[in-house]
Amino acid sequence: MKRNEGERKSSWKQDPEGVKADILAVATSVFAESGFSGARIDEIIRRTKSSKRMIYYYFGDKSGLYAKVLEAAYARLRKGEGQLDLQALPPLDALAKLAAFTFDFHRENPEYIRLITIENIHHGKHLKQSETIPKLNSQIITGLEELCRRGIGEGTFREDVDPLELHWTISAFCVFNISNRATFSHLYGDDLFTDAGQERLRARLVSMVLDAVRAS
Amino acid sequence: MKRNEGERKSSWKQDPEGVKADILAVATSVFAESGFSGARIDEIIRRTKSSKRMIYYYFGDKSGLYAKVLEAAYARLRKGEGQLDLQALPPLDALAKLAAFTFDFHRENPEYIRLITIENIHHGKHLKQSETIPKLNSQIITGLEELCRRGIGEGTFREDVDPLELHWTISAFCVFNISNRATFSHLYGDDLFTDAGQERLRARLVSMVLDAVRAS
DNA sequence: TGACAAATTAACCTTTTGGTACATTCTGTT
DNA sequence: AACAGAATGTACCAAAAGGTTAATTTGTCA
Repeated sequence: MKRNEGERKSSWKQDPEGVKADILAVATSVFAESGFSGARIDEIIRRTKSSKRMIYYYFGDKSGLYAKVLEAAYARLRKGEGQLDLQALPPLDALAKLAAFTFDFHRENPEYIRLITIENIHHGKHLKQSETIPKLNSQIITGLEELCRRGIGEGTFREDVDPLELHWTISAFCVFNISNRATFSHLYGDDLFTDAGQERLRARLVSMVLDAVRAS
Repeated sequence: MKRNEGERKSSWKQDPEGVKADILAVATSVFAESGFSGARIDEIIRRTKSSKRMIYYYFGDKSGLYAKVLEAAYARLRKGEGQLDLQALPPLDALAKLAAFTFDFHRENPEYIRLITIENIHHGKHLKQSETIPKLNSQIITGLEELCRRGIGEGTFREDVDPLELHWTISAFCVFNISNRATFSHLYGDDLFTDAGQERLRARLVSMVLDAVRAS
C-alpha cells in the first residue's frame, strides 16, 4: 500500500547487518511487550522494514530470535555497569554508586528487565543456549569481589560480606521495581512509582546495602 | 482407555463445584508452568477429569479462567499472612516474623509467585477485572500500618517509617527469590538457592528490614 | 412421573500462527 | 559480462489452538 508511482517497481539494497539490527530491535520491543508465546512473528515483521522470510533466514526460528534478543539485552545491561569505574572510588562510595546506578538504569530500560522476567517464566531455556551471556555476567561479580576485598582491607566492610549476596540484593530491588510494577501499583497505588517515590526507594536501597556491608 | 467392561457405557455424576475446583487446580499448574499465552487449553483439559466444554461453561474463556486462577493464588498468599497474629508480638519481633514468614511462604509456593509474575508480563490486565483481589491485599497494608504505629509509639521504630515501603521491600526480596531463580542460578551458580544459601538470604532480609525501621 | 433446567460429553469449526517453497534481485569475482 | 552465491520478496501451507454446536445425561420439583 505504499509508494512509487514513477519509481521502478522493484529494487532493494542488500544490507544484512541493517536487516538483522532492524529485526532485533523490533523483536526486542514485541517480545518485551507480549512475552515469548504472546509475541507474534507477523507483528514483528509488520513493524520491520523486512519480510518474514528474513527472520528465519537469519535467526532460524522464533526461539532463535528470542535467544538473540535476550543476549543483546544482557549485553546492554552489563555494558552500563561496566562503565562505572568503581575502582576510582572508596569502597563504600563505589557500592553506593553501583546500587543507585543499577536502580536508575533498570528503570530507564524496563524492556530488558521484562525480557529477563519472561526468560524466567520459560525456565531460562533460551539463556542456556547462549555462550556469550555467562561471560558478560561474570564481570559484575568479579567487580564486586574486587570491591569487597578493598573494603575489607580498608576496614570499612564486614569481613564476611558476600559479593554474590550483594549482587543478589541489588538485583532483587531493582528488578522487582520494574517487573512487578503493574500488579503492585494496581493493588497499592502508585505513590512509590512517582518520581518522588522512586527517589525514596533508591535512597532506601542505597542505605540498606551500605548498612549490610558496613563493619560494626 | 480406562474402565468398564461390564459397567454401564456412560454414567457421570453432576458435581459443579468439584469440576470447577479440578479445573482451577490444574489450570493453576499449567499457567504457572507455561505462562498465559504458552498454556494450552487442551493441555489443561487433558490433565483434568472434565471435558473442554466445561472450561467455557464455567469460566467463559481462557482469560476468564486465568483471572480466577490468579484470584485464587492471591487469596492463598494473603491468607497465610493473615494468620500470623502480628498483634501478639512486640513490633520488631512481629516485623521479623512477617519478613521471615513471607520469605518461606513464597518459597514454598512458587506457583503463586509465578502467576503474579506472568500477570505482570501482561500488564496486570486480568487483575483489573477482579473485584476481590484488591480487598484481600489491603489487609496486609493495614496490618503493617498498625504495626508501625505501635513501633513508633513504643519508640523502637523511626518516626518516618512507611508501611507501604516496608511491604515493597519485603516483597521485592521474596518475589525476586522465586521469579528470577532460573536466570540467576544459571548465571551465578546456585549457592544461594541451597538450603544454607536460602537461610542466609532470609537472615539478610530480616536484618535489613529491621535496620531500616529501627530508631537510631 | 414427567417436564424442565442444569451439567456434561463428544465432535466439529474457524482463525491464527509459525514456518516454508520458490522465484527474484543484488553484488563481488573472474 | 557472466556466473555464483548471498540476500530478499511473495505466496502459500499444515498444524495448532481457542472456541462452539448439538446432542445426551442427571437432578429437581410440581
